[in-house]
Amino acid sequence: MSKHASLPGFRDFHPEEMARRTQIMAAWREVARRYGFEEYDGPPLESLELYIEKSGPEIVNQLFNFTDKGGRDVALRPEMTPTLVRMLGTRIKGLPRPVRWFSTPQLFRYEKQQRGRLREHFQLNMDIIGEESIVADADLLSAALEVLRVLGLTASDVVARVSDRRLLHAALVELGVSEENLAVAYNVIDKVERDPREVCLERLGAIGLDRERAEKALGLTDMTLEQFAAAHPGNEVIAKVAEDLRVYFAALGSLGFGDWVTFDMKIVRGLAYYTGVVFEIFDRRGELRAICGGGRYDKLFSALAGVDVPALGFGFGDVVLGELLKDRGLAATASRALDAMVIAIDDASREAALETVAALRGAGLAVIYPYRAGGVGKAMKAASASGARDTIMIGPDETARGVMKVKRMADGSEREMSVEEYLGELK
RNA sequence: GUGGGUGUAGUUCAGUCGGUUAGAACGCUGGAUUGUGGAUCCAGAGGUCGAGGGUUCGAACCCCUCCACCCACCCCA
Repeated sequence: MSKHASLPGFRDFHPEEMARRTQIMAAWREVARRYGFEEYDGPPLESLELYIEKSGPEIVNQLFNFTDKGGRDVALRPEMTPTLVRMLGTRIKGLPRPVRWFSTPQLFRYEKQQRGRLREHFQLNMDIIGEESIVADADLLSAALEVLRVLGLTASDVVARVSDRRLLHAALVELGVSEENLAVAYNVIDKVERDPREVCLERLGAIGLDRERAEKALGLTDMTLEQFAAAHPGNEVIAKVAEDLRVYFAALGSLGFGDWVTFDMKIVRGLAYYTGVVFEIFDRRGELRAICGGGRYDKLFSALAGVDVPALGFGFGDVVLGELLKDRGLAATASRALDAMVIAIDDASREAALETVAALRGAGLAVIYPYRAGGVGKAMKAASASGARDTIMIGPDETARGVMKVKRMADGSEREMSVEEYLGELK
């Protein structure tokens, strides 16, 4: 045990954990590439003001912040969106739209840690800026789901629950909720699965909904899209959004994710700035926190950068996803893939063995060899433990004939061949 | 930040009523095996019993404080 443990909520990545991190990062990148997104990044340390401006002064409680030696109030970035808005805000006008950018930043938050929730994590951010079509919303969610599919998960493992802020807003307004009470109503709907029904009704009562209307509001949360639309005849906003969502779900079906998505009014998301589609992806067993969440935030650029462009995006963290992969036996464990271990049978063969190692490495193979002389049995044991595909033995007999003995560890078969023949066979 | 639970070897755990030198399995190292791995057998290393203080003739065990992790809140970028 080291004298210095890692800080709470911060991770050491031993090879096993690093393999999983690399696996996740590779899936993120592959999907971002296939979906035509460009990569960007910003500084991990930003001015505290950047986050206060977007989220309000309460956010400071959840930030890793301090005053630097120049007297500046700074914070480790807790999210990527403010950085994205800054970077794009001044340039969006000169770029062909829509802009599709992704990043995989390490983000920080000062919070008590729990499973799936640390003080540091990596997060895939994918954003589409300058596009108002609902099809973009569908494409974005399909990208998040594609990541899960690439990693071996299926529609029976995970589900994306989708709602739309405009629907909830319109329905609550129709029930008589005033603008200043909307946040409370959103919060009640968001927690309807966790809080007892009576508590929900009480909270709705506190913002002026009588029993009948409160019951009605809670009743919305279990409706399908069509039930919801049918329950609000004559409401033009709801009719329009419902039509949008039909297009949205149809697009997801065509993109191959029909079984992965479901309409669910209970999805609200905490952030105030969402203006349209919102979604969260969960494991179907409900054992973990949300895997990924996002939505449309059409007003954020105008509020923060003074540029009126629609935008949508999601954040997809590595922690919950890693837990899910482990639980389903899909997590990568191999931290390296060795092609061969080369064993010198005796001291006289050492030189030839090292030359062979150099030749193989030079040809691009991953090769190791025992540093200390010892019995062949011991070397073989080490080769087996190393996970190398082949063990290559070089002794007086082989050297005399200009060959090496190659043993395929998986089946134990042995063959003699030259370095050239070996390399040629692997092509 | 609030409340509850749990802390013993690298890992998973046992440890009786407070009683001598804290154990097991797996893993690791060495050997059986000086031209052939996985199995088996033998041996070995590895512990501030989370930390500090207290009670006691004596504490892994009881008490207090702190720390860490887990769970639920708060919050969720």
